[in-house]
Amino acid sequence: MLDKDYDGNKIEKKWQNYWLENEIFKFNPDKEGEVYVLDTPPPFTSGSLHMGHVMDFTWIDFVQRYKRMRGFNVYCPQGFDCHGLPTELKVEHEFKISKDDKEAFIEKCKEWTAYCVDRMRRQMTDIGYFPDWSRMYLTMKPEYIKLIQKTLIDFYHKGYLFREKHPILWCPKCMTALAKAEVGYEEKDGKLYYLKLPIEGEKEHVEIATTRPELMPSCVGVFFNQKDPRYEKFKGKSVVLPLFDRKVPILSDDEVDMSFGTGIVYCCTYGDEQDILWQKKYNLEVINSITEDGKLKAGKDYDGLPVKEARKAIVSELNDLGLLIKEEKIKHRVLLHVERGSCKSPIELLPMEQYFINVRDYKNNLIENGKKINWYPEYMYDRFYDWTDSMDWDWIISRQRVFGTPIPFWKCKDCGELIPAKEEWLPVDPRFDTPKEKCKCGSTSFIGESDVCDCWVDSSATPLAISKYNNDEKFFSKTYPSTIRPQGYEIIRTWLFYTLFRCNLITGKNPWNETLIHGMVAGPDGRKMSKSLGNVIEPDEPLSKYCADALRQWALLASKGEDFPFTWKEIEHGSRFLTKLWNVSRFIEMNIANTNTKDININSLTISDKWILSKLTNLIKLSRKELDDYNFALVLKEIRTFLWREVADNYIEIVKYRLYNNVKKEEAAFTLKTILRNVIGLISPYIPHITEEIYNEIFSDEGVKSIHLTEYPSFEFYDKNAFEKGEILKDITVAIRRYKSDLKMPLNAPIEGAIVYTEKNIEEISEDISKSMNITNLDLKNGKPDIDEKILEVIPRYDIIGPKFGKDVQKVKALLRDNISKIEEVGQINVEGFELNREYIERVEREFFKKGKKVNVIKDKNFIIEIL
RNA sequence: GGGCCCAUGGUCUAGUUGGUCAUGACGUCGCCUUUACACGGCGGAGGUCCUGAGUUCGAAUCUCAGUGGGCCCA
Repeated sequence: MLDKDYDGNKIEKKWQNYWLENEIFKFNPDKEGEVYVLDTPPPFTSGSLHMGHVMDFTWIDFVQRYKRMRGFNVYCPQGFDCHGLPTELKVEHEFKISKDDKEAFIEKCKEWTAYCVDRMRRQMTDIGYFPDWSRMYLTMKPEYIKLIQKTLIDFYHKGYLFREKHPILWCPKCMTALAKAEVGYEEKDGKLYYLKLPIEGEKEHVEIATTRPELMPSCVGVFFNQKDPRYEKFKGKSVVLPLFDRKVPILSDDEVDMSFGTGIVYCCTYGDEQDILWQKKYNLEVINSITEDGKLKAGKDYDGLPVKEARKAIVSELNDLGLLIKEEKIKHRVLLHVERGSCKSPIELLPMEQYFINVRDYKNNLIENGKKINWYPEYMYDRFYDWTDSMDWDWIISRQRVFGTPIPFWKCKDCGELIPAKEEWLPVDPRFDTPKEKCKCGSTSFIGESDVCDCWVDSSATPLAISKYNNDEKFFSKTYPSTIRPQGYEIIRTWLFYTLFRCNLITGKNPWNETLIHGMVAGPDGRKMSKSLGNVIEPDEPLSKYCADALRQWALLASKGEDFPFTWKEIEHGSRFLTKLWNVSRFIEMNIANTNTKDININSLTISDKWILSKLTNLIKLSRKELDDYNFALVLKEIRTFLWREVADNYIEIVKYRLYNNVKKEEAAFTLKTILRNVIGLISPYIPHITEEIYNEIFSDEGVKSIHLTEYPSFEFYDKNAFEKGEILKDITVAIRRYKSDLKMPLNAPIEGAIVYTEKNIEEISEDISKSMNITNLDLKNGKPDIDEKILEVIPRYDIIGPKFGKDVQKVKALLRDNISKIEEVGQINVEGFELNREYIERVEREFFKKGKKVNVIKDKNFIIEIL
């Protein structure tokens, strides 16, 4: 027997251990069934899960369990993204290990990462997420690094990967190159400086406006708009930079915004992306004056000054020379290092030699391939399209960090040749290893590449890694492409984009057939969950206060692609549902004990039995259909409503007298058992622990180890007559309850006598009504009671008369009301050329009188009840 | 400046192809301890479906414009 009280935490631990020990979710490639592969996000090894992860992995776990029950051979491996700046910072600052000792540093990073992986695995288990742990992958493992390096070398040989000096986005604080996806604009208060630049050989000045006067040593051109009549006179002349005493040409270009500042700007190495374009277009010099750690390198007294201080110093000196016209406070957008809660330092554009992968040439190709994927929800493709279409930079993959996938190249010390590793040498670490062959020039001295890969280079190969690309051909052909990529929309431009790009270049095929995108988790206040807003809730809190099955229901109530707030009331409600399910199960278990439910002929069931089973059939059909489109929330609500409102509140109340008094008890028991078995099956992917407990307690005779290995419910029985009569039965009982409530009577208070007037034959449900409503004498009569009625309104079936009568709808409505008694009597009449049919009536609102007084009458569209 | 999403009782939310007392949850008010459950049951109050215009017999739903919010990008 199930325990009297439901204790989520107690049963959940038990079943989690059971699933692990029995390897319930282990993938066997040789098993029958179409393979269903989930390419799941490898979280960064921060050491703890947040609510966003809970959303991620609950959705994934749902799909994983559901598809298995639908007969697929499910492959759901889970990995971890190990290389990241936070780990380096941790090891450097908390463990006090210097980056100079690279070997020791990397060792400690690995050790810390292993610890984090362990903790995160445990937290995933706590929420009931059960991938196939036997196939876990870590991006820091040699086999993963080997795969990454192999693809990079292939890219190099095919010409997709190159090393070049090129303007790049650089974070002076983290001292590393960044990809566009890692930076973003933020609105900041700043100053616009108006400066005078002397014209060569003249007494006149050019007046420019800039937010970055400290870049003056890098100035290589001065620009005005060629349509700007004010400055036509400067054409072909040059300015001489004050302080730095260098001649710079004055040029004109359409891109200059005439309304910004004075309408004249200067072009530096590099103030913004426009400067890069101009430098190329007009073949200007490249003069870098910013160091990698964000200091000035301009000669004179400014060397070594941080950018901000250099700005002050230069402005003050220009002021002394009388060349500062004014300073103006402005709001402008500053490019910052923003990826994953990074340092938020202003980034610099610096010319540097780095590794790139050509993206621009494949952009159209990518857009086309993106279209071939089934996007859930569909509009997420638009986000992908916008990002891809606006891509005008190549992907810079080198990062100046220590703990990462080494870039497998050396440079020959003598001839400068770039030497890629050979496939059979992999994995390599050029920081410690040397090439096993001489350079073409005969040299044996090399400089190993000390940079490592951007972490997206690691994670954009997950569909290849999980399908053992280049490692196990048979396994690969079986598991690539993945069936689905589930993820949040915030990483469409990174993880999704790079994976689609990379896997297509390597395999010529899309990495997945479908992608399922969820929104972001907001705090209880509806705002983005973030530490600075103080609205963060750690998953441990709802887990210990309630349980995993309650928390999972919350995550599965989110709509595809929509942001979703965390709210305690949802967890509370989910928890109450679990209690309800538990108590219903206990009730059923008690009442089917010692009752034969095996040899029941479905025809011997009562109307109410057939009614609830017909409803169950509808629910099963709806669930299968909607879940195939990943509409989790809709189905969860429907199942809850069915069990709670239809089964518990109505059906169980109606059959209690049969169970207690042995009236068609076996049929009732059979029906209850059928309902319970199917409901726990339907809902098991949502709340896997409680359903496993109930399954093993009540249905262990099926001989299957776990409900998650059973088939998704497919029970089918539908009886139209029973369905309609059951609805009337429900309506009558609800109506009588309302009547009792109105008169402030207890629900089980006896009613002396009642007459139900109806056109329908409801003889079969008479006993259900009288017994469940405690009516001593219940009469059924055909027709209408012998009392006066007043028609208040006739509500027509607009869906029928609308298309039929068009503009005459209101006229027909009036005719229906005026002729209602005749229509009810005859069924169909013709008035003023309009056909009036009983079928056109939705309901009639009436009031009843007896000897001029209102009487105790309950009215509904199918019946009238007179209480005696 | 561009793209996408959103706007529904006090709060949050459902509403596939337009069909007329607008779904549910939480809260609130009243009643009920009826042998699964008071972590329960029954019932009530509470809404200009952001604004305006249009299409239509009929609009929360479709179209246009506007207002306000969120995210992404420049």
